[in-house]
Amino acid sequence: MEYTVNKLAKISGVSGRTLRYYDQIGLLKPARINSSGYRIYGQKEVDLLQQILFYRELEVSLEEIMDIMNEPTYNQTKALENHYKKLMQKRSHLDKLMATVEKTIASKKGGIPMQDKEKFAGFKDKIIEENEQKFGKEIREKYGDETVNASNAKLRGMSEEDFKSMNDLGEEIMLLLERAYKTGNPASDLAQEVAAKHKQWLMYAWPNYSKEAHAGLAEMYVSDERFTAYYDKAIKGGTEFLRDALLIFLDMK
Amino acid sequence: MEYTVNKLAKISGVSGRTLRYYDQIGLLKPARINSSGYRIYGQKEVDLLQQILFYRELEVSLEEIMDIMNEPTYNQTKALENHYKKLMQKRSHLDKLMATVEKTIASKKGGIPMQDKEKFAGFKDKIIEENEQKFGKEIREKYGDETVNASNAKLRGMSEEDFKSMNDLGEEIMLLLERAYKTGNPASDLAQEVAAKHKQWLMYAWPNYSKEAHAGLAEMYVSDERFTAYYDKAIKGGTEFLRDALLIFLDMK
DNA sequence: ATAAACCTTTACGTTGGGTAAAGGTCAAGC
DNA sequence: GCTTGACCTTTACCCAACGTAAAGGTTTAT
Repeated sequence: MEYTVNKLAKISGVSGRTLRYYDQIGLLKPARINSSGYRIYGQKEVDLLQQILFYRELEVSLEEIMDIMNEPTYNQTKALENHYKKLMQKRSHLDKLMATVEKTIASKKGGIPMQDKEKFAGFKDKIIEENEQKFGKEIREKYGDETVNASNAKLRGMSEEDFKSMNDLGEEIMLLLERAYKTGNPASDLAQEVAAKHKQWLMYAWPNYSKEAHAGLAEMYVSDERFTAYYDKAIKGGTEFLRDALLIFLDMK
Repeated sequence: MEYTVNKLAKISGVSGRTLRYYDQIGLLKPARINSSGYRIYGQKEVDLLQQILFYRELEVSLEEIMDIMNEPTYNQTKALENHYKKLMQKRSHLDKLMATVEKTIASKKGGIPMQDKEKFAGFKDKIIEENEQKFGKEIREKYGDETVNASNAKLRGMSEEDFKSMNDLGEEIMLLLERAYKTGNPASDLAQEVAAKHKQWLMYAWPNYSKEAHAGLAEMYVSDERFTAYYDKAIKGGTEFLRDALLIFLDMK
Protein backbone atom coordinates (compact mmCIF):
# COMPACT_ATOMS: atom_id res chain seq x y z
CA MET A 1 0.00 0.00 0.00
CA GLU A 2 1.35 3.36 -1.01
CA TYR A 3 0.18 6.79 -0.09
CA THR A 4 0.67 10.32 -1.33
CA VAL A 5 0.83 13.09 1.26
CA ASN A 6 -2.83 13.79 1.58
CA LYS A 7 -3.78 10.13 1.60
CA LEU A 8 -1.41 9.53 4.48
CA ALA A 9 -2.66 12.70 6.04
CA LYS A 10 -6.19 11.38 6.01
CA ILE A 11 -5.48 7.99 7.48
CA SER A 12 -3.23 9.43 10.15
CA GLY A 13 -5.28 12.45 11.04
CA VAL A 14 -2.56 15.06 10.53
CA SER A 15 -2.38 17.71 7.81
CA GLY A 16 -0.45 17.54 4.57
CA ARG A 17 1.57 20.54 5.67
CA THR A 18 2.62 18.63 8.75
CA LEU A 19 3.94 15.76 6.66
CA ARG A 20 5.87 18.12 4.40
CA TYR A 21 7.24 19.80 7.49
CA TYR A 22 8.31 16.47 8.97
CA ASP A 23 10.02 15.70 5.67
CA GLN A 24 11.69 19.10 5.72
CA ILE A 25 13.15 18.71 9.19
CA GLY A 26 14.09 15.12 8.50
CA LEU A 27 11.74 13.56 11.01
CA LEU A 28 9.86 11.45 8.49
CA LYS A 29 11.11 11.08 4.94
CA PRO A 30 8.86 9.48 2.30
CA ALA A 31 9.84 6.04 1.03
CA ARG A 32 10.53 7.56 -2.37
CA ILE A 33 9.77 10.42 -4.70
CA ASN A 34 8.01 9.53 -7.94
CA SER A 35 8.82 10.87 -11.40
CA SER A 36 6.57 13.89 -10.91
CA GLY A 37 8.12 14.84 -7.63
CA TYR A 38 5.30 13.45 -5.49
CA ARG A 39 6.12 12.09 -2.05
CA ILE A 40 5.25 8.41 -1.77
CA TYR A 41 4.95 6.76 1.65
CA GLY A 42 4.84 3.04 2.38
CA GLN A 43 3.75 0.88 5.30
CA LYS A 44 6.99 1.44 7.16
CA GLU A 45 6.46 5.18 7.12
CA VAL A 46 2.91 4.73 8.33
CA ASP A 47 4.23 2.83 11.34
CA LEU A 48 6.92 5.39 12.00
CA LEU A 49 4.39 8.15 11.81
CA GLN A 50 2.24 6.36 14.38
CA GLN A 51 5.17 6.30 16.72
CA ILE A 52 5.92 9.94 16.11
CA LEU A 53 2.33 10.86 16.83
CA PHE A 54 2.41 8.81 19.97
CA TYR A 55 5.31 10.80 21.34
CA ARG A 56 3.89 14.04 20.06
CA GLU A 57 0.71 13.36 21.98
CA LEU A 58 2.86 13.12 25.09
CA GLU A 59 4.03 16.66 24.36
CA VAL A 60 7.54 15.61 23.48
CA SER A 61 9.17 18.13 21.15
CA LEU A 62 9.83 17.04 17.57
CA GLU A 63 13.52 17.41 18.12
CA GLU A 64 13.44 15.04 21.06
CA ILE A 65 11.28 12.64 19.10
CA MET A 66 14.00 12.53 16.46
CA ASP A 67 16.57 11.67 19.09
CA ILE A 68 14.39 9.08 20.72
CA MET A 69 13.58 7.28 17.49
CA ASN A 70 17.24 6.97 16.65
CA GLU A 71 17.94 5.24 19.95
CA PRO A 72 17.52 1.60 20.84
CA THR A 73 14.57 0.51 22.95
CA TYR A 74 16.50 0.62 26.19
CA ASN A 75 17.26 4.28 25.79
CA GLN A 76 13.75 4.97 24.63
CA THR A 77 12.55 3.73 27.97
CA LYS A 78 14.99 6.04 29.67
CA ALA A 79 13.79 8.93 27.58
CA LEU A 80 10.24 8.14 28.56
CA GLU A 81 11.17 8.06 32.21
CA ASN A 82 12.87 11.36 31.79
CA HIS A 83 9.83 12.74 30.12
CA TYR A 84 7.68 11.43 32.91
CA LYS A 85 9.63 13.53 35.36
CA LYS A 86 9.09 16.59 33.24
CA LEU A 87 5.38 15.94 33.19
CA MET A 88 5.41 15.61 36.96
CA GLN A 89 7.13 18.94 37.31
CA LYS A 90 4.63 20.49 35.00
CA ARG A 91 1.82 19.15 37.09
CA SER A 92 3.20 20.43 40.35
CA HIS A 93 3.68 23.80 38.71
CA LEU A 94 0.07 23.69 37.59
CA ASP A 95 -1.02 22.82 41.10
CA LYS A 96 0.71 25.89 42.44
CA LEU A 97 -0.88 28.09 39.83
CA MET A 98 -4.28 26.70 40.65
CA ALA A 99 -3.77 27.33 44.34
CA THR A 100 -2.86 30.94 43.61
CA VAL A 101 -5.87 31.46 41.39
CA GLU A 102 -8.09 29.90 43.99
CA LYS A 103 -6.76 32.19 46.68
CA THR A 104 -7.13 35.21 44.45
CA ILE A 105 -10.72 34.42 43.64
CA ALA A 106 -11.48 33.76 47.28
CA SER A 107 -9.93 37.03 48.39
CA LYS A 108 -11.68 39.01 45.67
CA LYS A 109 -14.97 37.50 46.65
CA GLY A 110 -14.21 37.81 50.34
CA GLY A 111 -13.66 41.51 49.89
CA ILE A 112 -10.20 41.40 51.38
CA PRO A 113 -8.04 42.39 48.45
CA MET A 114 -4.78 40.57 48.32
CA GLN A 115 -1.77 42.62 49.12
CA ASP A 116 0.35 43.26 46.13
CA LYS A 117 3.32 41.84 47.87
CA GLU A 118 1.57 38.57 48.37
CA LYS A 119 1.09 38.17 44.69
CA PHE A 120 4.75 38.61 43.97
CA ALA A 121 7.58 37.41 45.97
CA GLY A 122 10.55 39.30 44.63
CA PHE A 123 8.67 42.52 44.13
CA LYS A 124 9.94 43.87 47.36
CA ASP A 125 11.51 47.05 46.07
CA LYS A 126 8.21 48.10 44.75
CA ILE A 127 6.53 47.52 48.09
CA ILE A 128 9.09 49.51 49.96
CA GLU A 129 8.61 52.36 47.62
CA GLU A 130 4.88 52.15 47.99
CA ASN A 131 5.17 52.28 51.72
CA GLU A 132 7.42 55.25 51.40
CA GLN A 133 4.91 57.06 49.28
CA LYS A 134 1.97 56.20 51.45
CA PHE A 135 3.34 56.50 54.93
CA GLY A 136 6.91 57.57 54.49
CA LYS A 137 6.56 61.14 55.55
CA GLU A 138 4.65 60.49 58.76
CA ILE A 139 6.78 57.57 59.76
CA ARG A 140 10.00 59.38 59.01
CA GLU A 141 8.85 62.31 61.04
CA LYS A 142 7.95 60.14 63.94
CA TYR A 143 10.80 57.66 63.95
CA GLY A 144 13.51 59.48 62.07
CA ASP A 145 15.23 58.67 58.83
CA GLU A 146 17.61 56.22 60.35
CA THR A 147 14.89 53.97 61.66
CA VAL A 148 12.99 53.99 58.40
CA ASN A 149 16.05 53.41 56.28
CA ALA A 150 17.09 50.55 58.50
CA SER A 151 13.62 49.07 58.19
CA ASN A 152 13.65 49.35 54.44
CA ALA A 153 17.10 47.84 54.33
CA LYS A 154 15.87 44.94 56.40
CA LEU A 155 12.94 44.40 54.09
CA ARG A 156 15.19 44.57 51.08
CA GLY A 157 17.54 42.05 52.60
CA MET A 158 14.83 39.58 53.42
CA SER A 159 14.76 36.21 51.77
CA GLU A 160 11.79 35.38 49.63
CA GLU A 161 10.69 32.86 52.20
CA ASP A 162 10.78 35.32 55.04
CA PHE A 163 8.96 37.82 52.93
CA LYS A 164 6.25 35.35 52.21
CA SER A 165 6.06 34.33 55.85
CA MET A 166 5.64 37.92 56.78
CA ASN A 167 2.80 38.38 54.36
CA ASP A 168 1.12 35.19 55.45
CA LEU A 169 1.37 36.38 59.01
CA GLY A 170 -0.18 39.69 58.00
CA GLU A 171 -3.11 37.86 56.50
CA GLU A 172 -3.50 35.69 59.54
CA ILE A 173 -3.58 38.77 61.74
CA MET A 174 -6.39 40.19 59.68
CA LEU A 175 -8.45 37.04 60.05
CA LEU A 176 -7.68 36.70 63.75
CA LEU A 177 -8.49 40.35 64.33
CA GLU A 178 -11.95 39.81 62.98
CA ARG A 179 -12.66 36.98 65.38
CA ALA A 180 -10.97 38.72 68.29
CA TYR A 181 -13.09 41.79 67.76
CA LYS A 182 -16.17 39.68 68.25
CA THR A 183 -15.05 38.78 71.76
CA GLY A 184 -15.52 42.46 72.53
CA ASN A 185 -12.62 42.28 74.95
CA PRO A 186 -9.14 43.56 73.98
CA ALA A 187 -7.75 41.61 76.94
CA SER A 188 -9.18 38.32 75.73
CA ASP A 189 -6.82 35.51 74.86
CA LEU A 190 -7.68 35.85 71.21
CA ALA A 191 -7.03 39.58 71.18
CA GLN A 192 -3.73 39.11 72.97
CA GLU A 193 -2.78 36.50 70.43
CA VAL A 194 -3.40 39.05 67.72
CA ALA A 195 -1.18 41.51 69.53
CA ALA A 196 1.59 38.96 69.91
CA LYS A 197 1.43 38.12 66.25
CA HIS A 198 1.46 41.79 65.39
CA LYS A 199 4.70 42.15 67.28
CA GLN A 200 6.10 39.16 65.49
CA TRP A 201 5.01 40.66 62.19
CA LEU A 202 6.55 44.00 62.99
CA MET A 203 9.85 42.41 63.89
CA TYR A 204 10.18 41.22 60.34
CA ALA A 205 10.50 44.84 59.28
CA TRP A 206 12.01 46.59 62.27
CA PRO A 207 15.61 45.83 63.04
CA ASN A 208 15.28 47.49 66.47
CA TYR A 209 11.99 46.62 68.00
CA SER A 210 10.91 48.53 71.10
CA LYS A 211 7.72 48.53 73.11
CA GLU A 212 7.58 52.29 72.95
CA ALA A 213 7.78 52.41 69.18
CA HIS A 214 5.19 49.69 68.90
CA ALA A 215 2.81 51.58 71.15
CA GLY A 216 3.45 54.73 69.14
CA LEU A 217 2.62 52.90 65.98
CA ALA A 218 -0.59 51.64 67.55
CA GLU A 219 -1.68 55.17 68.26
CA MET A 220 -0.79 56.25 64.79
CA TYR A 221 -2.88 53.43 63.38
CA VAL A 222 -5.90 55.03 64.94
CA SER A 223 -5.11 58.63 64.13
CA ASP A 224 -4.12 58.09 60.52
CA GLU A 225 -7.11 57.32 58.37
CA ARG A 226 -5.06 55.37 55.85
CA PHE A 227 -4.06 52.88 58.52
CA THR A 228 -7.57 52.91 59.89
CA ALA A 229 -8.93 52.07 56.48
CA TYR A 230 -6.46 49.22 56.22
CA TYR A 231 -7.25 47.51 59.50
CA ASP A 232 -10.94 48.30 59.35
CA LYS A 233 -11.08 46.30 56.15
CA ALA A 234 -11.20 43.17 58.27
CA ILE A 235 -13.85 44.54 60.57
CA LYS A 236 -15.19 47.98 61.28
CA GLY A 237 -13.68 49.32 64.46
CA GLY A 238 -10.87 46.83 64.13
CA THR A 239 -8.15 49.45 64.26
CA GLU A 240 -9.14 50.79 67.62
CA PHE A 241 -9.63 47.32 68.93
CA LEU A 242 -6.17 46.40 67.72
CA ARG A 243 -4.69 49.45 69.44
CA ASP A 244 -6.38 48.60 72.69
CA ALA A 245 -5.21 45.02 72.50
CA LEU A 246 -1.67 46.18 71.73
CA LEU A 247 -1.57 48.60 74.64
CA ILE A 248 -2.66 45.87 77.00
CA PHE A 249 -0.20 43.46 75.50
CA LEU A 250 2.60 45.99 75.86
CA ASP A 251 1.49 46.65 79.41
CA MET A 252 1.27 50.38 78.78
CA LYS A 253 -2.23 50.97 79.86
CA MET B 1 9.93 57.90 41.38
CA GLU B 2 10.61 57.51 37.70
CA TYR B 3 12.24 54.67 35.90
CA THR B 4 13.86 54.05 32.55
CA VAL B 5 13.29 50.68 30.94
CA ASN B 6 16.13 48.83 32.55
CA LYS B 7 15.48 50.29 35.95
CA LEU B 8 11.91 49.11 35.82
CA ALA B 9 13.15 45.85 34.37
CA LYS B 10 15.34 45.29 37.39
CA ILE B 11 12.78 46.00 40.06
CA SER B 12 10.13 43.95 38.29
CA GLY B 13 12.32 41.06 37.23
CA VAL B 14 11.47 41.13 33.53
CA SER B 15 13.78 42.06 30.66
CA GLY B 16 14.03 45.41 28.95
CA ARG B 17 13.01 43.74 25.73
CA THR B 18 9.82 42.59 27.37
CA LEU B 19 8.95 46.14 28.40
CA ARG B 20 9.61 47.43 24.89
CA TYR B 21 7.48 44.64 23.55
CA TYR B 22 4.64 45.47 25.93
CA ASP B 23 4.90 49.07 24.77
CA GLN B 24 4.85 47.92 21.17
CA ILE B 25 1.70 45.84 21.49
CA GLY B 26 0.06 48.49 23.63
CA LEU B 27 -0.12 46.41 26.79
CA LEU B 28 1.93 48.84 28.88
CA LYS B 29 2.84 52.28 27.61
CA PRO B 30 5.39 54.41 29.48
CA ALA B 31 4.10 57.46 31.33
CA ARG B 32 6.00 59.67 28.90
CA ILE B 33 8.90 59.83 26.49
CA ASN B 34 11.68 62.25 27.39
CA SER B 35 13.49 64.58 24.99
CA SER B 36 16.01 61.91 24.04
CA GLY B 37 13.35 59.37 23.22
CA TYR B 38 13.81 57.40 26.46
CA ARG B 39 10.79 55.63 27.91
CA ILE B 40 9.95 56.95 31.36
CA TYR B 41 7.70 54.94 33.67
CA GLY B 42 5.99 56.17 36.82
CA GLN B 43 4.33 54.61 39.84
CA LYS B 44 1.12 53.89 38.00
CA GLU B 45 2.95 51.89 35.37
CA VAL B 46 4.75 49.92 38.06
CA ASP B 47 1.41 48.93 39.52
CA LEU B 48 0.00 48.01 36.14
CA LEU B 49 3.05 45.93 35.34
CA GLN B 50 2.65 44.12 38.59
CA GLN B 51 -0.87 43.16 37.64
CA ILE B 52 0.21 42.10 34.19
CA LEU B 53 2.91 39.89 35.64
CA PHE B 54 0.44 38.37 38.02
CA TYR B 55 -1.77 37.21 35.20
CA ARG B 56 1.19 36.20 33.08
CA GLU B 57 2.37 33.94 35.86
CA LEU B 58 -0.98 32.23 35.66
CA GLU B 59 -0.24 31.50 32.01
CA VAL B 60 -2.85 33.86 30.69
CA SER B 61 -1.94 35.09 27.20
CA LEU B 62 -0.96 38.74 26.81
CA GLU B 63 -3.94 39.30 24.59
CA GLU B 64 -6.30 38.04 27.26
CA ILE B 65 -4.50 40.11 29.87
CA MET B 66 -5.22 43.18 27.79
CA ASP B 67 -8.89 42.30 27.75
CA ILE B 68 -9.01 41.52 31.42
CA MET B 69 -7.34 44.74 32.49
CA ASN B 70 -9.87 46.76 30.58
CA GLU B 71 -12.69 45.09 32.46
CA PRO B 72 -14.11 45.98 35.86
CA THR B 73 -13.26 43.88 38.87
CA TYR B 74 -16.22 41.56 38.83
CA ASN B 75 -15.44 40.54 35.29
CA GLN B 76 -11.86 40.01 36.31
CA THR B 77 -13.05 37.53 38.87
CA LYS B 78 -15.06 35.81 36.21
CA ALA B 79 -12.04 35.69 33.95
CA LEU B 80 -10.06 34.13 36.76
CA GLU B 81 -12.70 31.51 37.33
CA ASN B 82 -12.68 30.79 33.66
CA HIS B 83 -8.96 30.48 33.70
CA TYR B 84 -9.15 28.15 36.65
CA LYS B 85 -11.26 25.79 34.60
CA LYS B 86 -8.69 25.86 31.84
CA LEU B 87 -5.96 24.99 34.31
CA MET B 88 -8.05 22.11 35.59
CA GLN B 89 -8.48 20.75 32.10
CA LYS B 90 -4.79 21.07 31.52
CA ARG B 91 -4.11 19.10 34.66
CA SER B 92 -6.49 16.31 33.83
CA HIS B 93 -4.91 16.15 30.39
CA LEU B 94 -1.51 15.92 32.04
CA ASP B 95 -2.76 13.14 34.27
CA LYS B 96 -3.84 11.14 31.26
CA LEU B 97 -0.50 11.69 29.57
CA MET B 98 1.31 10.55 32.67
CA ALA B 99 -0.79 7.43 32.92
CA THR B 100 0.00 6.61 29.32
CA VAL B 101 3.71 7.14 29.79
CA GLU B 102 3.65 5.01 32.91
CA LYS B 103 1.91 2.22 31.09
CA THR B 104 4.29 2.42 28.20
CA ILE B 105 7.31 2.28 30.44
CA ALA B 106 5.86 -0.64 32.33
CA SER B 107 5.18 -2.55 29.15
CA LYS B 108 8.59 -1.79 27.71
CA LYS B 109 10.25 -2.90 30.87
CA GLY B 110 7.98 -5.91 30.94
CA GLY B 111 9.46 -6.81 27.56
CA ILE B 112 12.94 -7.16 28.93
CA PRO B 113 12.52 -9.97 31.42
CA MET B 114 10.65 -11.81 28.70
CA GLN B 115 14.00 -12.55 27.18
CA ASP B 116 14.31 -15.15 29.80
CA LYS B 117 12.67 -18.14 28.20
CA GLU B 118 11.49 -19.81 31.35
CA LYS B 119 9.92 -16.72 32.71
CA PHE B 120 8.44 -16.09 29.37
CA ALA B 121 6.79 -19.50 29.28
CA GLY B 122 5.44 -18.84 32.73
CA PHE B 123 4.13 -15.54 31.59
CA LYS B 124 2.23 -17.15 28.76
CA ASP B 125 0.68 -19.66 31.08
CA LYS B 126 -0.36 -16.86 33.28
CA ILE B 127 -2.03 -15.04 30.41
CA ILE B 128 -3.84 -18.15 29.31
CA GLU B 129 -4.97 -18.80 32.83
CA GLU B 130 -6.08 -15.23 33.21
CA ASN B 131 -8.01 -15.39 30.00
CA GLU B 132 -9.63 -18.57 31.14
CA GLN B 133 -10.64 -17.01 34.38
CA LYS B 134 -11.85 -13.82 32.84
CA PHE B 135 -13.65 -14.97 29.78
CA GLY B 136 -13.28 -18.73 29.69
CA LYS B 137 -16.80 -19.70 30.50
CA GLU B 138 -18.50 -17.42 28.02
CA ILE B 139 -16.06 -18.14 25.26
CA ARG B 140 -16.22 -21.87 25.80
CA GLU B 141 -19.99 -21.70 25.74
CA LYS B 142 -20.01 -19.69 22.61
CA TYR B 143 -17.21 -21.28 20.66
CA GLY B 144 -16.91 -24.69 22.27
CA ASP B 145 -14.14 -26.34 24.14
CA GLU B 146 -12.30 -27.37 21.03
CA THR B 147 -11.87 -23.89 19.73
CA VAL B 148 -10.71 -22.58 23.06
CA ASN B 149 -8.30 -25.40 23.68
CA ALA B 150 -6.88 -24.97 20.22
CA SER B 151 -6.47 -21.31 20.89
CA ASN B 152 -4.72 -21.89 24.15
CA ALA B 153 -2.51 -24.48 22.52
CA LYS B 154 -1.59 -22.00 19.85
CA LEU B 155 -0.76 -19.40 22.45
CA ARG B 156 1.32 -21.89 24.39
CA GLY B 157 3.18 -22.91 21.28
CA MET B 158 3.97 -19.41 20.25
CA SER B 159 7.53 -18.28 20.00
CA GLU B 160 8.78 -15.60 22.28
CA GLU B 161 8.97 -13.21 19.38
CA ASP B 162 5.47 -13.88 18.21
CA PHE B 163 4.17 -13.43 21.69
CA LYS B 164 5.87 -10.12 22.06
CA SER B 165 4.63 -9.04 18.64
CA MET B 166 1.14 -9.97 19.67
CA ASN B 167 1.35 -7.91 22.80
CA ASP B 168 2.85 -4.97 20.98
CA LEU B 169 0.10 -5.21 18.43
CA GLY B 170 -2.46 -5.27 21.21
CA GLU B 171 -1.02 -2.10 22.63
CA GLU B 172 -0.89 -0.46 19.27
CA ILE B 173 -4.55 -1.27 18.77
CA MET B 174 -5.40 0.45 22.01
CA LEU B 175 -3.57 3.60 21.01
CA LEU B 176 -4.97 3.58 17.52
CA LEU B 177 -8.45 2.98 18.85
CA GLU B 178 -8.23 6.13 20.86
CA ARG B 179 -7.31 8.23 17.87
CA ALA B 180 -9.77 6.44 15.61
CA TYR B 181 -12.55 7.10 18.08
CA LYS B 182 -11.90 10.78 17.70
CA THR B 183 -12.72 10.60 14.00
CA GLY B 184 -16.21 9.71 15.15
CA ASN B 185 -16.63 7.51 12.13
CA PRO B 186 -16.25 3.70 12.36
CA ALA B 187 -15.88 3.62 8.58
CA SER B 188 -12.96 6.04 8.63
CA ASP B 189 -9.62 4.86 7.34
CA LEU B 190 -8.17 5.00 10.81
CA ALA B 191 -11.00 2.94 12.29
CA GLN B 192 -10.69 0.38 9.52
CA GLU B 193 -7.00 0.13 10.20
CA VAL B 194 -7.81 -0.66 13.80
CA ALA B 195 -10.19 -3.37 12.62
CA ALA B 196 -7.57 -4.84 10.31
CA LYS B 197 -5.03 -4.90 13.10
CA HIS B 198 -7.54 -6.45 15.41
CA LYS B 199 -7.98 -9.28 12.94
CA GLN B 200 -4.24 -9.66 12.70
CA TRP B 201 -4.03 -9.71 16.47
CA LEU B 202 -6.77 -12.30 16.76
CA MET B 203 -5.06 -14.57 14.28
CA TYR B 204 -2.16 -14.89 16.66
CA ALA B 205 -4.48 -16.69 19.03
CA TRP B 206 -7.06 -18.33 16.84
CA PRO B 207 -5.91 -21.25 14.76
CA ASN B 208 -9.06 -21.09 12.67
CA TYR B 209 -10.04 -17.56 12.00
CA SER B 210 -13.44 -16.86 10.55
CA LYS B 211 -15.32 -13.65 9.87
CA GLU B 212 -18.35 -15.01 11.63
CA ALA B 213 -16.45 -15.81 14.79
CA HIS B 214 -14.78 -12.41 14.67
CA ALA B 215 -18.13 -10.66 14.35
CA GLY B 216 -19.46 -12.76 17.21
CA LEU B 217 -16.54 -11.74 19.36
CA ALA B 218 -17.19 -8.11 18.51
CA GLU B 219 -20.74 -8.40 19.80
CA MET B 220 -19.55 -10.11 22.91
CA TYR B 221 -17.10 -7.31 23.56
CA VAL B 222 -20.01 -4.95 23.90
CA SER B 223 -22.30 -7.19 25.92
CA ASP B 224 -19.72 -8.38 28.41
CA GLU B 225 -18.74 -5.68 30.81
CA ARG B 226 -15.33 -7.12 31.40
CA PHE B 227 -14.46 -6.70 27.74
CA THR B 228 -16.13 -3.33 27.74
CA ALA B 229 -14.00 -2.26 30.65
CA TYR B 230 -10.91 -3.47 28.83
CA TYR B 231 -11.44 -1.58 25.59
CA ASP B 232 -12.96 1.42 27.26
CA LYS B 233 -9.68 1.84 29.08
CA ALA B 234 -8.33 3.47 25.95
CA ILE B 235 -11.33 5.70 25.48
CA LYS B 236 -14.82 5.71 26.85
CA GLY B 237 -17.20 4.27 24.29
CA GLY B 238 -14.26 2.64 22.59
CA THR B 239 -15.71 -0.86 22.78
CA GLU B 240 -18.83 -0.01 20.84
CA PHE B 241 -16.81 1.97 18.39
CA LEU B 242 -14.53 -1.02 17.89
CA ARG B 243 -17.49 -3.31 17.31
CA ASP B 244 -18.98 -0.94 14.72
CA ALA B 245 -15.65 -0.64 12.98
CA LEU B 246 -15.24 -4.43 12.99
CA LEU B 247 -18.71 -5.07 11.58
CA ILE B 248 -18.03 -2.66 8.75
CA PHE B 249 -14.62 -4.18 8.19
CA LEU B 250 -16.09 -7.67 8.11
CA ASP B 251 -18.77 -6.41 5.79
CA MET B 252 -21.49 -7.80 8.01
CA LYS B 253 -23.52 -4.72 8.45
C1' DA C 1 37.69 64.37 26.29
C1' DT C 2 36.91 59.85 26.09
C1' DA C 3 35.23 55.62 27.54
C1' DA C 4 31.63 52.98 29.80
C1' DA C 5 27.07 52.42 30.49
C1' DC C 6 22.51 53.23 28.81
C1' DC C 7 19.17 54.23 25.58
C1' DT C 8 16.98 53.84 20.80
C1' DT C 9 15.12 51.25 16.43
C1' DT C 10 15.43 47.53 13.12
C1' DA C 11 15.45 42.99 12.20
C1' DC C 12 16.19 38.04 12.25
C1' DG C 13 15.56 33.49 15.09
C1' DT C 14 12.81 30.40 17.90
C1' DT C 15 8.25 25.99 17.52
C1' DG C 16 5.04 23.67 14.86
C1' DG C 17 2.90 24.25 11.68
C1' DG C 18 -1.61 27.41 8.93
C1' DT C 19 -2.51 29.64 4.95
C1' DA C 20 -1.98 31.56 0.59
C1' DA C 21 0.13 32.04 -4.10
C1' DA C 22 1.93 30.38 -8.33
C1' DG C 23 2.51 26.67 -10.90
C1' DG C 24 3.01 21.40 -12.49
C1' DT C 25 0.30 16.64 -12.90
C1' DC C 26 -3.45 13.43 -13.42
C1' DA C 27 -8.02 11.28 -14.27
C1' DA C 28 -12.55 12.19 -16.07
C1' DG C 29 -15.97 13.97 -19.03
C1' DC C 30 -17.19 16.31 -23.39
C1' DG D 1 -7.98 16.37 -27.88
C1' DC D 2 -9.23 19.66 -24.60
C1' DT D 3 -10.89 21.44 -20.53
C1' DT D 4 -12.03 21.02 -15.74
C1' DG D 5 -11.21 20.00 -11.13
C1' DA D 6 -8.67 17.54 -7.87
C1' DC D 7 -4.22 16.71 -6.58
C1' DC D 8 0.69 17.68 -6.11
C1' DT D 9 4.88 20.85 -5.77
C1' DT D 10 7.87 24.88 -3.75
C1' DT D 11 8.24 29.46 -1.83
C1' DA D 12 7.10 32.43 1.50
C1' DC D 13 4.77 35.16 4.99
C1' DC D 14 2.05 34.59 9.59
C1' DC D 15 1.26 33.49 14.86
C1' DA D 16 3.30 34.26 20.46
C1' DA D 17 6.46 36.18 23.33
C1' DC D 18 10.14 37.49 23.45
C1' DG D 19 16.10 36.60 22.90
C1' DT D 20 19.79 38.35 20.63
C1' DA D 21 22.52 41.06 17.85
C1' DA D 22 23.65 45.26 15.11
C1' DA D 23 24.10 50.09 14.40
C1' DG D 24 23.80 54.26 16.31
C1' DG D 25 22.46 58.27 19.76
C1' DT D 26 22.72 59.93 25.09
C1' DT D 27 24.24 60.32 29.68
C1' DT D 28 27.53 59.74 33.24
C1' DA D 29 32.09 59.06 35.24
C1' DT D 30 36.61 59.58 35.18
